[in-house]
Amino acid sequence: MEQSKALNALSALANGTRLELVRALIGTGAEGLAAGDIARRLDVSASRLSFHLSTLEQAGLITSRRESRHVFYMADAGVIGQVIAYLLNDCCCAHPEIRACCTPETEGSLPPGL
Amino acid sequence: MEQSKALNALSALANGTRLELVRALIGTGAEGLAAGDIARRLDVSASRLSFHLSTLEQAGLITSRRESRHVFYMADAGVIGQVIAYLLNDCCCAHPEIRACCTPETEGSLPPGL
DNA sequence: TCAACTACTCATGAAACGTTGAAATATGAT
DNA sequence: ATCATATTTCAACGTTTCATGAGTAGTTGA
Repeated sequence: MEQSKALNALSALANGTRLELVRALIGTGAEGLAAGDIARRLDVSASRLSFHLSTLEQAGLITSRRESRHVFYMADAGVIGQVIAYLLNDCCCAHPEIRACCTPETEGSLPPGL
Repeated sequence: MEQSKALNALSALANGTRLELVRALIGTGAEGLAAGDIARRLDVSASRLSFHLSTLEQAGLITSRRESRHVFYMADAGVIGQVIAYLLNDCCCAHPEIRACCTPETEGSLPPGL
C-alpha cells in the first residue's frame, strides 16, 4: 500500500461517525447493511450518512452493491488490514514494542521470540 | 484506549508530514531527534515543523525533552501500539482477515492457532 | 401514470486544517 | 550586555471538512 492511499484511509477513519460505520459494517460480513438500516441504527441523517459512506468508499475501506432499491454497504476487510499493516510495518518498522499490540488477548502467553 | 483518544491519534497520523515525522522518530529510539535536525532531514520550515510536532505531541504520539537549547522529540511506541490495537480489536473485532495483517513477514510460518 | 420509498446530490455556512513569514521567547557563547 | 542559535507563537490567508435541509433521481407496486 502506498503512502497516499494509507493517508486517505487514515483521514477517512479519523472521524467518529465513520469509525462507527466501519464497526457496524465489519460485523455484518459479506451481506452488508442497507443505507437505511445504517441510518436508523446509528441515528444519522440520510445526507450525512451518504457523505460519510462515500468518503469511506472513496478511501477503499468499504464497498457497495445495489439490490433493487436498496444499496448495501460492506467493509473491505482486506483493505482495512492493509492500512493497519502499513502503520505497523512501513511506519513503525515492525518496532517490537508496537508489534506487541497484535497479541493483546494472548499477552504474555507467547514465547519471547514471537 | 477510548475512542476520542484514538480519533485524535488517527487525525494526527492522517497527514504526510506527520507520518514522516513518526517514521523518522521511531527509528531513533529513546534518544530522539532535535527539532532542527528533523527540519533539515525532512526539509520542512521551522514553524511548520513546530506546528506538526505539537499536533503529534498533543495526540500523545510523541514526547519531548529540552536539553540546553535543543528540544529532542521521540516517538511513544506504547501509545502508537495502542492506536493500532484499538483499530484491530475495538473497531474490527479482531476480524480474522484483518488480524492477518499482523504476520506479514512470518506469513504461513506460524502454526494455525497463532 | 401516480404515489411511496430509498438513496443521493447540492448549496449554505460554520469550523478546522495547513502554510507562510514575521515576531517573540529561551538558551548559550563572546 | 550583546549577539547568535534554536524553537515556538502569532496572524493572515486559502483550502478542506462537516452538518443541515431542500431538492433530485431511481425503483417498486397500485
